[in-house]
Amino acid sequence: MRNPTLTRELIITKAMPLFNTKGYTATSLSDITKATGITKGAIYGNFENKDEVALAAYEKAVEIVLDQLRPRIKAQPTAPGKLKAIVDYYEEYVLHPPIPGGCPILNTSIEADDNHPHLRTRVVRSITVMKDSFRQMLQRGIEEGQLQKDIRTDDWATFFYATIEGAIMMSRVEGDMHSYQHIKRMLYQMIDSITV
Amino acid sequence: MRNPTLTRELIITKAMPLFNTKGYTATSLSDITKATGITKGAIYGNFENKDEVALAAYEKAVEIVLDQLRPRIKAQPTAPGKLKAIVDYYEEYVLHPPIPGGCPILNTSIEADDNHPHLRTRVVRSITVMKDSFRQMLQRGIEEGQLQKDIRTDDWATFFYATIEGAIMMSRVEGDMHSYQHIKRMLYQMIDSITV
DNA sequence: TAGTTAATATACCGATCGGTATATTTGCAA
DNA sequence: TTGCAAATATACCGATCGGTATATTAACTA
Repeated sequence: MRNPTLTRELIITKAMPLFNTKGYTATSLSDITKATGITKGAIYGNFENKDEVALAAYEKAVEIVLDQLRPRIKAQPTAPGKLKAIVDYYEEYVLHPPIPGGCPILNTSIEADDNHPHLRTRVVRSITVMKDSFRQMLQRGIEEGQLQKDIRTDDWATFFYATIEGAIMMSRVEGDMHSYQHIKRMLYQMIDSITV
Repeated sequence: MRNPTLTRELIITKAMPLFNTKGYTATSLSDITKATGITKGAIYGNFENKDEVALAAYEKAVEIVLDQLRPRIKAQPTAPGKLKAIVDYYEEYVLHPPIPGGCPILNTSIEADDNHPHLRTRVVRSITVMKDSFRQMLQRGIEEGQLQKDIRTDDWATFFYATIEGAIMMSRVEGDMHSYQHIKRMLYQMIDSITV
């Protein structure tokens, strides 16, 4: 290969699903060499250490999710439609996630919160990005007369995201979609209840 | 010591916070021997393997949480009061959890879903217990005329628990209570909205 | 109090961990 | 075509992993 950019890309791409399914600690360098067909020398030629690989893989994973989510949001003209599109996206997401292992933000959050400050910082940033984008979506919905004026957009955005992540956790561990369906019905109803 | 029951208890008690903060894979037997002051011989004399210790620690952790939660629910006479008591309990819980590391159900769920079938089974059971108890609580609230008749108790219970777990995840990784406060406000409002 | 047995401690196993030092190979420039 | 530098492979490091076999110790019985 002899193309450091491609090599880097390969390592990130192959390591990403490993970190997302097994977690940071449980994913070993030999897991990565097996998955990539590349040796430890190449990994340490392109990354400082395992931590750097994990960080890059995390960023890539979040980017992939956002790249899938954004067009679906844009496709909906109104705020209520956008919110429902998000609920729908994560519905398929649970059993058919773009990255094996489920939501990287959720997974990394749990493993990083007490033990991996670098990863933790990235996760917090991702969550902020998600909440902010939801909040803006709600705000615009109000300004455009699609949503009721009296809703607290920051409360709503935070709540909305927390509920979806909780739903993902629950349905993934249960291995079926029943819980997600219950929660989806609740969220749809709530969205309708603030729709003008 | 020479009391196998106490030894077992000691191992579980000391291993529990380790598993809950570091996770199953990242917690080593030497972590446990250090924490207990007990040797590997004693651990393997009382448990089949590391997995058995983790399972016992998980069960203990969930039991501790339930033992704290139950009296607070009972202390409230009505369903809306009980629901708010749960929200309040998990509020203190986030930064001052009875077991270091946060919610064992949430933590174990994320680590176990793809990789540890035994733990996964226990987690699913715990979640079922939680949802069922919430559902019964809502049902009784309806029967006693405290809650509106038309709510879907299974939707509500599932949703309620998912939101709280999502809120815990978020606030713990962020390291402050802002997100939880937002979500608490939303949940209170929702509880009020179904209260007769 | 001696002997027995169960509980715990110690010592060791091969495998694997993250990381590094060095050897080899590849692609490019001259 | 040769020589050089960058990229990758190989070989090795000490530490630690989960687990086991054996030695020691403590408690109880006779």
